[in-house]
Amino acid sequence: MSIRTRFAPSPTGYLHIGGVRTALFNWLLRQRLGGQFILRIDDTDVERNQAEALQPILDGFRWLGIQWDEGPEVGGPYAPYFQSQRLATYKEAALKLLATGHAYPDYMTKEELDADKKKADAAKKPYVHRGPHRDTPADECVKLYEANPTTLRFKVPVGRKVVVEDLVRANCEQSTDLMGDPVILRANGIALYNFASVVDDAALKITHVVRASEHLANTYSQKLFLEALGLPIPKYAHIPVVNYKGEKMSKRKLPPLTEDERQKLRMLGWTDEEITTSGINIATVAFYKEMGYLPEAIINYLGRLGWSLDDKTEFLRLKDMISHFDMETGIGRVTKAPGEFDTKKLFWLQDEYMKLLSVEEKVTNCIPFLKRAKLISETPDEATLTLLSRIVTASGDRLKLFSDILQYGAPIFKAEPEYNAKSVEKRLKKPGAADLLREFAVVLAATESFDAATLDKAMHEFCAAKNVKLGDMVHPVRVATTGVEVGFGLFDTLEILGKQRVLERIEKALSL
RNA sequence: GGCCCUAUCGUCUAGUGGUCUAGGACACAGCCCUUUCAAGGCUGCGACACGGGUUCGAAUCCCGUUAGGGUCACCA
Repeated sequence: MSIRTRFAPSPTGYLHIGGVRTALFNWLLRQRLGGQFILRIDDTDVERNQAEALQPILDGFRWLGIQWDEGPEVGGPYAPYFQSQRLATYKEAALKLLATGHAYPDYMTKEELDADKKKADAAKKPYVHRGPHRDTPADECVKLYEANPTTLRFKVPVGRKVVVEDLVRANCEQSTDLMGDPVILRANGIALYNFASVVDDAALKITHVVRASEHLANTYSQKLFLEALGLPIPKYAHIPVVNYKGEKMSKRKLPPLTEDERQKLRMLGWTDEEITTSGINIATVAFYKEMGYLPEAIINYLGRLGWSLDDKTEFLRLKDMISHFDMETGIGRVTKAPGEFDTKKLFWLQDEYMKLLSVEEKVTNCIPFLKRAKLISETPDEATLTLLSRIVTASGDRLKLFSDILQYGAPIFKAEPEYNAKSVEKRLKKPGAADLLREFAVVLAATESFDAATLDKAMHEFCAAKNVKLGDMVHPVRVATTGVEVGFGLFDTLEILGKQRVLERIEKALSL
């Protein structure tokens, strides 16, 4: 069996995380069953589209490893894949419906429409639009339209039920008496999404339309279009929307970035203005890329949101998902209710995937972040890379996002530590702390081999001799050498810093 | 508001009439380990929305109620 699925984003300037999930299910089905996954750009609303708004979407998919068989930049046998370049096709289809009596010109003005709606509202009746020329014979409609082109509406047949067979939610039906005649062609001759979409699905020979359930209500009229056009009806699968705080996750109503996240973005070279105007947030793929998430973690999380393999599998790589994602165990097991987007669970998966990486892999992924933060040069030398490798090793499981390297690497890559005022107050200004630190510096200066094990032993002995708790030394030394209270193992830190820098920093800290 | 869809722990889910005193995971809480932060180990908390049927038996089937979501554009 060979299938053709598609994802049809609008060029909005960013790739939405919910859209990725929809695309993923389309893509998985195609990978499992064979065929093509098509990327089609729905840009019929010329006023809202900008040319550069597509690139982030393409970049996002590439980063996530979701490749398309046909579409922008790769082309394909049904090109072009931009709806703005296929306008003539839609108009032709609309005119065909006009000629066959399935559509009619509608000269009602917006004001008249609004008035009718208001009247229906007042009467507490549903507004179902039926234009004056609904029953005008087809040939007259054509003449009217040719003489005076205007909006074209589809003539919804009355007294019928439209049944949509859905792969996720079985049969869904709607009475045509509740469906107003939808506009299929604007007065300017450009088709509306709802109409263009089915014309294209047919033209691109799409066999399975997998999309978010917000499109279910559109499907009834779309099925009517296809019937009137004499085109085949694809299989539909309406997957539940992704919710956030109980509502469809959209660019609005999302939490602001945390101060920690903003700080990371600043270190990566973002200005506050860019952070605000870019609209980067947890609904955008760009956010996860900037924070240094692993594509695998995002894919795994999204795949398990609204779908499960069995009663215990949480961990699924792309290849595992593909092997299980057929009609029955794949799309057939997708849940029907909306799913809440859980950033905590995504983060947990991220951690799990991070643990699987070797030090070398982590280093490779951390380098771009350090370069952008100017903590290392564009062409780091061998010594820098070795140092980075030691930092990554010492950081271990603490490195959950690649951007975390900024936090762990800064105290070491920067010439001077940035002393946190609170930490200095708490750990260095404590009575007796300075004296102990001064004495311990002497011990350090005398230490022959400056490695973690030796330093560990030295500090333990020092504490025993002075009759103080280990913590009474660890904290001041950490703050003195790194400026902050949080970091990976202290003795690893000292070893990586080296004797000279450690002593210099302690001296500097004592002068604060 | 009309229409459509949906309804198992806070969240993601398993469950398709008896194997369910409902399983797993995240989150959360406590304890242990520990130089901070992580990680790890152990323990705990916690759900079949409600009401009627059908049935020997219902989380599972039917009906109603309630709640949530989606949609009602010359947006996509």
